[in-house]
Amino acid sequence: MAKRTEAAGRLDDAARAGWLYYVAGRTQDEIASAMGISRQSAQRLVSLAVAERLIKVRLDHPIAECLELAERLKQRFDLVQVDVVPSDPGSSSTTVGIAEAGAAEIERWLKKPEPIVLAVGTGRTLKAAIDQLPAMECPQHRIMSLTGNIGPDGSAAYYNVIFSMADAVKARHFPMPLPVLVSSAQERDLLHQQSLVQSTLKLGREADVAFVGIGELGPDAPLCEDGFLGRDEMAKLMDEGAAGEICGWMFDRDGRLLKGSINERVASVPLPSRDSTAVIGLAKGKRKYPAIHAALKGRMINGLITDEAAAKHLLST
Amino acid sequence: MAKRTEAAGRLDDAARAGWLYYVAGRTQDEIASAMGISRQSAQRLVSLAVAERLIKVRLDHPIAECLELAERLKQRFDLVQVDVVPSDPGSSSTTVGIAEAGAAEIERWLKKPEPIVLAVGTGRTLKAAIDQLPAMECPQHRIMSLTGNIGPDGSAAYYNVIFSMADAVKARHFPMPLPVLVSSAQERDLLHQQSLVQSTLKLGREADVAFVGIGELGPDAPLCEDGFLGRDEMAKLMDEGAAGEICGWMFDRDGRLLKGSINERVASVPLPSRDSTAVIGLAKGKRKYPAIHAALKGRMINGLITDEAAAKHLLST
DNA sequence: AAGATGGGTGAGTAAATGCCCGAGAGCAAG
DNA sequence: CTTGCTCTCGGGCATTTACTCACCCATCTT
Repeated sequence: MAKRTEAAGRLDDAARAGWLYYVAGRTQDEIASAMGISRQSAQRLVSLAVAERLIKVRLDHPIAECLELAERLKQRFDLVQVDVVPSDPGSSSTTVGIAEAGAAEIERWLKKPEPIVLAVGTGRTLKAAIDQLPAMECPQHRIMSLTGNIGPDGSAAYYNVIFSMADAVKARHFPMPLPVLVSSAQERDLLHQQSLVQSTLKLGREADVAFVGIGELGPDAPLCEDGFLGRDEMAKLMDEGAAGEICGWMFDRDGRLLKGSINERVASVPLPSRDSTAVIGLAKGKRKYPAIHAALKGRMINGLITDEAAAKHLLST
Repeated sequence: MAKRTEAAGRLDDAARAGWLYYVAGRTQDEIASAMGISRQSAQRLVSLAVAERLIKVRLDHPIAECLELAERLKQRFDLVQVDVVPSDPGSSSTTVGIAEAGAAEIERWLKKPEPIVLAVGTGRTLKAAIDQLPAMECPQHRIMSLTGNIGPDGSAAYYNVIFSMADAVKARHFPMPLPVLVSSAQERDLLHQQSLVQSTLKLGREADVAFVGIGELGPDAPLCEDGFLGRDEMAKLMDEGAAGEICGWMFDRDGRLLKGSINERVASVPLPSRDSTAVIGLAKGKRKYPAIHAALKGRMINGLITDEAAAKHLLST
């Protein structure tokens, strides 16, 4: 109890220091003397504010080249919404940049006064985007999870997105209290009969917008790393021509859902249709190129948030 | 035309550099080599991006608004120190929040190793702030009272602040062994001749910082409640245009000391000058808005500790 | 009670950043 | 072609920031 108050006080100080540093443009020395602490402490508070994501930076300028790439992607793949962020050549992160851009796009939707249903998938990229969301008050909207949020070991899944999102934006939320993969098609159908799941499934069909990560497949794919899929199953999938997945739905290099196979056992909500819903994929990174390309080719998504390098690659194919 | 494209290209580069710096977190050296320019050029682009407001930083924490308000108050009323604490809409207390903030500010001053002279006024708000002070050892400082600490009935005044403060922080203290109001200007002058009082008056002129409450006037004002001022005198004051008081000094709505009237009989130390002393007022609460505004307008104080609601009101006038 | 543990602090220092200034390119007028 | 002007660039340097290290103190463990 006392501990929490203490920690909150420290975060308060961190926020103060961060504000003085980034917004007011003071030096850490000035902050230190203003707050009556040593310069080192001020520095620590500033970096704490950054680490705790109290400080959010956004670039508010259309970079011509990114805009052009976005426009061409839109034309080429018949998309309604494309965001291309600059690439950072030196970084191998798969989230830096598109997380911020994704958060900005999500925020745009959430700012609408009329109630919407916003669907989210899961994955590291999406989680990073959610972490960039500012605190908001959106009681008018409903957000729902397209994928189960129970991990392979029964725990809440690592990159469970919907709870952190609901927490940040204060909207009603509808998780999928299921694993991502179940043991058989029969089990899935049975589980989907549950009334809780039924209402979430229904909501999925009503979604106005869906944000999904695009996952690559392969022996090093997150799905394997996190234990959702055995290496043998992954190998089998690859043999069947799988090129990527969205919310657990496996598709081949032309973006067609694989018949049978793992997909029989995916407990996720069916991807909303492009016709009624804005389905926006987030992905960047070389390893994901085939998956992104397939998803676009198969028209599984009609919106994309990616980076320059990926955009260039997609246009060059 | 060519010029505009050129300038736009430069902004593009600035945006790119700013993005790499703030979002991707690279150093200017890395940006420079990534973009094939010198580090200095990269630095220029980054600072251009900031100057052109391409980079938007925001603080995602409840106190962000308070800091923003504080900054605006500083600008608007030419103050050196402003602290805005969150308002508690449910509470009508006139001290909750600013007492803690006031104590924190006092503590900052007392922590200085070099000796200072700290002046205090009186009042419920200041008393509440003092009560929040931790025990300290400050033999190097001197604290003095700006106002008399003898009540209208000859007893020690209720909200006498200096003794409890001296008790808490173990500093040498210089009270004003006088009533707040005496019977005439002559009597005041006579009392001020006393050597004890003389030394306190002298100390007042040397004060490095003064903490004062800002009092509202009116039939229900504390000054009446506590019997310092009769209702008839208060009514007369109001007729003369009095809007508030600090340490007993009455001022009108423009923050000008009233000539004659009660002020002739105020035995307090003259308020230290803004030029040499940080004069920090503490006040919040709807009833005090006119008084605070007047004190700011008349430049009687150059520091303020208040709450969000009052800050907003002051900025809206 | 003694010792481990974890978070926080200040000193010191290396790295990164901001800024001034002289050099050189480009350009218009003479 | 020269002169004078502006503009931008990069070198050098002072300031500011990040990081490491030793240390302190409260809490927890054995």
